[in-house]
Order: sequence, then C-alpha cells, then structure tokens
Amino acid sequence: MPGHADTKRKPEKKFERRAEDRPGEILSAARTLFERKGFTATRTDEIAAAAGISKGTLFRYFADKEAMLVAIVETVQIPAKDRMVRLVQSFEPPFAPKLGILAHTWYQMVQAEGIDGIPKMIMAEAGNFPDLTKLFKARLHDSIIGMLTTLVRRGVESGEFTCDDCDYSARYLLGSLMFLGLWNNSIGKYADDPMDAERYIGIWHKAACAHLGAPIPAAAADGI
Amino acid sequence: MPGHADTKRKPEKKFERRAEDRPGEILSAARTLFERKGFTATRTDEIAAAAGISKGTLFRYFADKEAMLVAIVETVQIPAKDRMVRLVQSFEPPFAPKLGILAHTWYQMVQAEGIDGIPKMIMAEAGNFPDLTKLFKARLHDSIIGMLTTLVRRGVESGEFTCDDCDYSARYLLGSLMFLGLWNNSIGKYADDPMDAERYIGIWHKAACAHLGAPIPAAAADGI
DNA sequence: AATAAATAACCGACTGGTCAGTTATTTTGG
DNA sequence: CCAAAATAACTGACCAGTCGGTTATTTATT
Repeated sequence: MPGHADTKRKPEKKFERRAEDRPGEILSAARTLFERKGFTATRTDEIAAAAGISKGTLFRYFADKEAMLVAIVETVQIPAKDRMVRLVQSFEPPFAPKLGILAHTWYQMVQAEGIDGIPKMIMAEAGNFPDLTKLFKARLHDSIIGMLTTLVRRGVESGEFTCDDCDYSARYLLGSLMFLGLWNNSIGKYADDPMDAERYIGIWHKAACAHLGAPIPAAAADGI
Repeated sequence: MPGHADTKRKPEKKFERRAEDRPGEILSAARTLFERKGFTATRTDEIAAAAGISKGTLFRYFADKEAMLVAIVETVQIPAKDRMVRLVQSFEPPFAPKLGILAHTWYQMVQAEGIDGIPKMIMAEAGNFPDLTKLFKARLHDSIIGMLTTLVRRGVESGEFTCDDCDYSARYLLGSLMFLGLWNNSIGKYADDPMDAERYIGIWHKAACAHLGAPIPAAAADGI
C-alpha cells in the first residue's frame, strides 16, 4: 500500500547529523522543562522530544539526567553570577541605591536567562542529589554571599552602613530576596498567588537600607 | 530443625487489633520520615515499618500517601498556627519587641512539634500535588499573612510603625523568616551549612523593626 | 566522478528495578 | 463463629538508562 506506484522516491531524511548543536539544544530544552515542571517530574523522553531527537541520543551527550542539570548550572547560572559579581565590584559609594540596582538587575537577568526557577529546584531536590547541592552551594551561593558581605563591609568602612554581623546580614539579604523566586516558582505558581516582583523588591530594598542604617534613596521602589 | 521437639507452642500473637491508635501512630511515623527524607523520597513501606504495621494496613486508614500529609497539616500544623494567631491577638503595644517573641516562639514550636521541614516539603512538591499546595496556602499561609498584616496595621495605628504597604510588608516579613527553615531543610542540611537560628532570627528582628520604623528593642537578639 | 568502505550519529524497543496501591488469606477477639 | 483487623504476596504503571540495529556523512579507492 505505501508508495504503491510512486516511482520517484523522495529520500526524505529521517534525521540529520548535527553533533555540534545537539548539546546546546538539549540543554535549552532541558532548561525550559526543568523550569516548568521541576527536575524529577521532567521525563527524559520529554527532553528528547523537545530537543527533536530520540532518547538514546540524549545519553550520547550526557551521562545521565543529573549531568544535564549540572551543565545548565555551569554554563548559564555561574556565568550569570559572575556578571553580577563584576557589576558589584564596579559599585562606588553611596551603596544604598546600588542595592536596588543589584536586585532589579538580578531579577531581570534570571528572567531573561530562563533560570528563575533553578534555586527552587535545587532546594527541592537537595536530598536526592547531594552532589549537585554541594556544587550549587560552593560555586554559586558561597560566592554570592562573599560578594554581598564585601559590599556591606565596604559600606560600613565608608561610614554609610552600620552592621555588627556582616556575614549573617548578607545571608539575610540574599535569603529574603531569594524567597521571591522560591515562592513564585512553587506555591505562588501552583496555588495561583504569584507575588509582584517589583513590589516585593521595593520592600526588600527599603528594608535592606533600613537594616543597614542607611537613608533610603528617594526612588527606592522605582524600576532599576 | 526449627521447633523440633518443642511441644508447648508459644502462641506468640502476630499482631494486635488497635484500630483506635493506628491513625495517630501512622501519622507520627509519617511525620518523622517526611521531615527527615521529604515526601516523595519516603516509601510507604518505611512508614508502615516505622508504625509497626504492614503496608496494607496503612491503606485501611488513609486513602493514599497524600492523605497522610494532608492529615498532618490538618492535625498538627494548622492547630500550631492557630496557637500563634491567638498569641498575636494577645499582643499589646509596643509591638516591636513582640516581633522577636513571635519569631522565637514560632521557631521553638515548629521544632518541638517536628514540623520544621513541612513548608520546604510543600514547596518542593507544589507542582506534583496542587491540591495540597492550595490547602497549605488557604488554611495556613493566608491566615498567617492576615495575622501579620493586622499586627503591622495595629502598629501603624498606634503610631509605633510606619508602613505604606502592609500586605507586602507582611509577605516580606514572613518570607524572610521562612527562608531560615527552607534553607536549613535543604541546602543547609545536604551541603553541611546550616544557619544558626538564633543569629538569623536576631538579624530578622532587627531588620523588621528598622523596616517598620520602630526603635529596635535593646535586647533584640536575645533569646525569646 | 562514481562507488565502496568506514565511521559517527541516531533511533526506539527493551530491560531491570522501583513503588503506590490492591487483594486473597490469616488472625484476632468479642 | 463471624466480622473487623491485619498481613503478605501480588499487580501494574512508570521510567532512567541500554543496546542492537539503522542511517547519514566522510574518507578512501579506482
């Protein structure tokens, strides 16, 4: 039946060999799915389908599912963090308004890069993937905490801030900001109660300045 | 070999019928395991073993695994929340020091009740169990946010606080406090970097007071 | 230039193991 | 003796990762 009297055979390729592009395409597909459904809930078949390849091919390029997430962290999230660190290094006093810039830039960046949901995912899967968790902590969290601690210290040295526990203040600043993404990618998302990012960050900035004893910049709640 | 000439058989009951106590025992076992390993990672066989019964019996008393978690939320977490609400209702100005009492009491309570890790669990599983997520949000989170919003409003009315966005300030206060438990039950736990609760809460209290424009009570960082 | 041989990319059915929930059977106790 | 309680063996769905076989592309040979 198929092809009956059809003499001129259209070769109709079944696939193309595009080894160069595959890893990137796989990671892009995986990132989108991880972001939307979480790590465990994302099936490797789905990643393959979204990347336009078969499941077998997936494992030509990555040892296992976890390796895909590790690659995303390493190729997207860590570079993004590095950009933030460089931005903060360029800051000069007064630092109070810079905190707002920092938060807004961070938020815009994770949105643009499609990595908004990764911290929630890592926290959710921490018990199942301790190695990944340690990677995240060592290569991302520690480095961000260091950056913030330094920023607070510089503010104290310049006389702009007061703070008697810079390390935990940095943890508090990061934590209270991270909460926005954690909430919006879990309960906020699945119980239909997302928080408005600008509004939350506005409060965060105001509270951060107050905590550090700095006068709150007039336009604290404005964009960027 | 076994039993050979042992004529006097010790009946040695295989089980007892204790329908009254089973649900509570099951929930207690489940709570401990959920707390330690998370919801998905906890096997129903483990719960049964910990409760000293067989797996089949588990499903005589609970429709499914999710029902066990729902029951824990309803019988332990919601009552605990109600106690907090009652505590807050009893507060009189000045409210600034009461915020510290609130945070410390909350922390001690969740520790004592063994429900410290539940919010992290709910967030982690939000996508897989939307009904549970909505329950948590409607019966716990909304009610806590309402309580905090009212507290902030009362402070504003009494002239102690300044705040132009009570709702999001309440969300911020709760979120930044919740982060402690989220962190310590995920990355902090599995990457060996738990935060010191007293120290974090001390910072939280100081920042909260600063944000609300209230003088920081002298002993802000002290226990209770 | 045509074709054969070699290689690397790719496919998808399959495996092995896991686990929530079910059921046939046994035990208990009034 | 019988109904409720409990057990233990079972089922069926699920899914990460594998493997034998297939196809596209490159290289070698004439």
